[in-house]
Amino acid sequence: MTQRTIHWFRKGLRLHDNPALLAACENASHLYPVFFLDPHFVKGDNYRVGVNRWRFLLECLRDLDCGLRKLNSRLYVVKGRPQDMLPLLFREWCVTRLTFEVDTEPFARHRDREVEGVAAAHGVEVVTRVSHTLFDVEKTIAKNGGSPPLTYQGFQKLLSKLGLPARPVDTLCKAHLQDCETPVADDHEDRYGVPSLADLGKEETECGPRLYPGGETEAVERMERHLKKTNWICKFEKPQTSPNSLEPSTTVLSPYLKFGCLSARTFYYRLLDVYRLNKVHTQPPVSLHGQLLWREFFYTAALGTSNFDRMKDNPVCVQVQWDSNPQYLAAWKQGRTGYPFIDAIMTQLRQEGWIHHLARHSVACFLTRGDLWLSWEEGQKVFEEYLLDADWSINAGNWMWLSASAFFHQYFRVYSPVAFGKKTDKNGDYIK
DNA sequence: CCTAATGTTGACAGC
DNA sequence: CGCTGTCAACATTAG
Repeated sequence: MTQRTIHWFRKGLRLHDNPALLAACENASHLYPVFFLDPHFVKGDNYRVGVNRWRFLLECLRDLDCGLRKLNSRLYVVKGRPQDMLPLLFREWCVTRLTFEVDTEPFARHRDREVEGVAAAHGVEVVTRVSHTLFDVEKTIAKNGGSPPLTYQGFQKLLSKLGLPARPVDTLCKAHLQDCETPVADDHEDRYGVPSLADLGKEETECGPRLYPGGETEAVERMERHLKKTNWICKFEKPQTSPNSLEPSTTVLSPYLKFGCLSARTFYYRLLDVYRLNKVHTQPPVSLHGQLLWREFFYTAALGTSNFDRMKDNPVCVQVQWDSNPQYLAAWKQGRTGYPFIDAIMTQLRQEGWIHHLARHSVACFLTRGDLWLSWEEGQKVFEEYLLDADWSINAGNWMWLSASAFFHQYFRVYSPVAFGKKTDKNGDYIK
């Protein structure tokens, strides 16, 4: 028991199925769970995070802190870039090991390379584990000869060679920490407490209704609630769910999967249990397993494609002369297009932070190839700001899909901004 | 080199 | 209500 370990939470804001966190406890004399509030996200000029998203993240952190308290530990929330702050913590706590979950996004990869350099300079061992995705995305791409599949069928064929995802690991519990100290200072709350929205300079009053509280506790409860509906699980077909029902017609587990409050592997295996008991069930791409595979599909495509979040220098993206029209863009963003279905969706997005997948299709098609002929990159930024589940790879991938820039090319299949909504809401209740 | 088939979930008329 | 063909003809890939 000689290792003095920092476990760095980034995504993966959970105690269940968190292999890097378990690795942090192995042979550890001391464990310090840390989250950095990176000014890149707090103040970022070219990176907008809406207030609903901030609230969701802070709730995730509070829930994580709560879970750690039950294990006689606390979450250390540190303000500053990890590259700058880790050396101070390494010295203060005499750290010998740093653990964290693998993150495949370009921003994270660049940051983590710098952090590895910082750790090496301080003689700190770095231990990483894959648990955000079902598979090790780098290995998936390697298995396909170095480039990612660009069709879902191709992706499924590739996955069939990989077998099942790795099973989830044990939830962190007191047994993992029995010989490990989890120091908490008297002034912990002041120095390292989870901040409030006001602490971050955000206005609580700007938040919408709290329909989807953040955190692992809420994530697991939400999953369990849906898993009980075995018939619903087995018959689930995404295209048959409604984009404009008054209550969500799908699980709304996406915000929790994005932050890693819920492990994709845990959800995958819990679904598999239900499927095995019922024998007859829907299949990918439309099934719930299929939805997790879509997530994996876009994570894989994003890691294997340069400049995945823009048109320029993106090898999979069709080059289009999009218009530039700030008035149209503002009207779309603010729900003032004059098309009630489109405007209702954009209003729900800004107020509630979640809209149905097909509602995203509708407004994305409208903004790009369908009606306004504006760049999908503009839409991507708006979703990034407002969606609680805004997930870099999936957001970029779906915007290219809907604008017929990549993956999907039948640009003449256009969603009607009037007729499409009518199919599932004849009275216009959603709009009203 | 060419052709034909293929691609998660369009709208609409007509049967 | 559910199915089929048409609309017009994309990018990509298998053969």
